[in-house]
Amino acid sequence: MSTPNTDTANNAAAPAPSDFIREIVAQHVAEARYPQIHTRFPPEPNGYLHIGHAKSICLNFGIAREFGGVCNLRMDDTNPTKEDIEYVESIQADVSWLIAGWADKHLGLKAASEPFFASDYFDQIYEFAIMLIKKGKAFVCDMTPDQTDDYRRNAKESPFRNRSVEENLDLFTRMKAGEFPDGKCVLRARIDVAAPNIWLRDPLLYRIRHAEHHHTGAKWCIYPMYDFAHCLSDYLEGITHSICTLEFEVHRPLYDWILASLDLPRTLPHQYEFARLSLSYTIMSKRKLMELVTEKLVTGWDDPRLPTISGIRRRGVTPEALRAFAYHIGITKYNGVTDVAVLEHAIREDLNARAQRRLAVLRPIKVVLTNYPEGQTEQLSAINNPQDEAGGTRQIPFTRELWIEREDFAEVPPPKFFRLKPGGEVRLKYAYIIKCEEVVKDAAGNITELRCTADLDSKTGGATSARKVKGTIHWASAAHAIDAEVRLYDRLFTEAEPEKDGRDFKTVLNPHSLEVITAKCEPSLRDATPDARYQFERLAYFALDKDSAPGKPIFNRTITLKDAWAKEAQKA
RNA sequence: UGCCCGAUGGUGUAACGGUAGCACAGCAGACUCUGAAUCUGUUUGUCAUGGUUCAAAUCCAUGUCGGGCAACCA
Repeated sequence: MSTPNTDTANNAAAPAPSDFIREIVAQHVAEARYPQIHTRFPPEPNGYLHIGHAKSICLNFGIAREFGGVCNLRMDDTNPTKEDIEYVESIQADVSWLIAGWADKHLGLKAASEPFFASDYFDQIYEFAIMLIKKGKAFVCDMTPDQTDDYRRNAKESPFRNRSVEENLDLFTRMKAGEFPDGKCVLRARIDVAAPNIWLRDPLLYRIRHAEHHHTGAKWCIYPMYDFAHCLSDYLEGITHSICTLEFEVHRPLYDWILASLDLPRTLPHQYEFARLSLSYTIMSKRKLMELVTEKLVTGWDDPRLPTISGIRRRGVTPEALRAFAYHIGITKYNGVTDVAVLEHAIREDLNARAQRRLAVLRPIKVVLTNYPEGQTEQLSAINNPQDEAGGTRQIPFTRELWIEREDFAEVPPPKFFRLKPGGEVRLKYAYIIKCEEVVKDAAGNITELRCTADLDSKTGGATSARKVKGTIHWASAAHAIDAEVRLYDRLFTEAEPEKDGRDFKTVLNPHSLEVITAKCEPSLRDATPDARYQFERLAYFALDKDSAPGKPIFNRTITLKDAWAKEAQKA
């Protein structure tokens, strides 16, 4: 079984998530309001998806999955100047990675592996605009952006508001034909310039943009605004529940007005809003993430320190862990900051169940067992995963000269130090109990080697193997260990709220967010695979990085193990 | 300033007029050939003031605080 039973997001027996939106949907299902529940996930392809999008994906696809519905993946691509095909492709990859084996049966696509595009509806949206004009509900306005702004602020009618239908039709047609330069005029809804809600004060529907579009090419020089395109795209796709974040709450009356004004024959979609995700020690704005990427403060959109889905994936987090996280944080209308510890817990819980245990020494110090025969190699049996009885065992070579972790030895041990110290004993995992007899130093006083003796009967399974020693440490045979590059990642920011009180997030970047070292690993790690997850015992979880080459493994530290000793040591 | 939304332990969330619960974090202990995992115990909470009611976290009013919107972005 590769699916751990701790995966609440994946476990059919686990209680289904419940929140105010799902309650509404359940109510609609109970009263059979719609033939089928239909949601959508509509990212704009102007950047990479991040963990906040993951929350939305889990919500929208989760609802489709739980209520036997469909969730469309739709590119909300109405602004050609900011969007790019690179983002379309990354979004597709991230979504399919996150929902694979979970909700992929509920993914609505235009065609095989083809997502929906709002830009595919430009013809229809244009026709809807014509309809609005004919109903006297839209007009072409020639005011400048500044004027428009001023008039809307002061609830004044545009001087062009009462143009005739014929004139509006003519002007709008010529806008489409490319007769006007960018900014010359716009199409506006004719609603109520004095409405308390700004979005009802004759909002813009179309603007002129002589720009190549990544999906429609040079076909258009006018593009619909979000508010006009989004509700109509939802309608055209038969969406029933259009779920978005809180900042669109004030747009809802406009969403409803447009659909109602068109006298559309089919059932109309409705918009529901929830709070976007904020995570401590993290920034979530696409614009700011892009800043980190373009200024090379990180290595790319998939830098494992970033909260992007691709970064999280590269770091070694599984989709199950991300879904479990989304399940645990819930859905509300309250704008809070989720403790990143909740994410970390979800990751550890998932990895604990699935990771292969391995012995690797990150910061080595040499140990020589003076009473162990030179040239002898023993193969010792080690358990692959104590959480999984079917995980089996492997062999690890043991010899007279070993590497142990520098942190596992203290010449002057602090209180409650259970590890190796002069004259003290410690167990080498799966091997012998050893005793430190001598500390060898170089001229500068640095420790270069520990000379120890082994209790040769204390091997796991041996005569004195039941002897109790307080500490057990990991190790690697010096003659057999393989070198591996290990990338130790830490939080990107030193402050829980990087932008608190308007501070520039780049002033609180963690200078130690990445440390690259060479580790001494047990030889089986030579055969590490990209899909596997590893726990270097007593240290952390790791996954193979895509930069690895045959014979040159590179491991990313996904997350450390909890470390009670680090806390204890800090108290001193 | 106008309009909209929100407020439950440190953090996130549940309780749908009837015993304030869960998770994470914290603390203490047990166990341990991973100071992990697991197990046990435990600290901490309904923004304020009125009102309705036998009974209010829940309904109403006012206030306070927080967030959002006021782009030819989404």
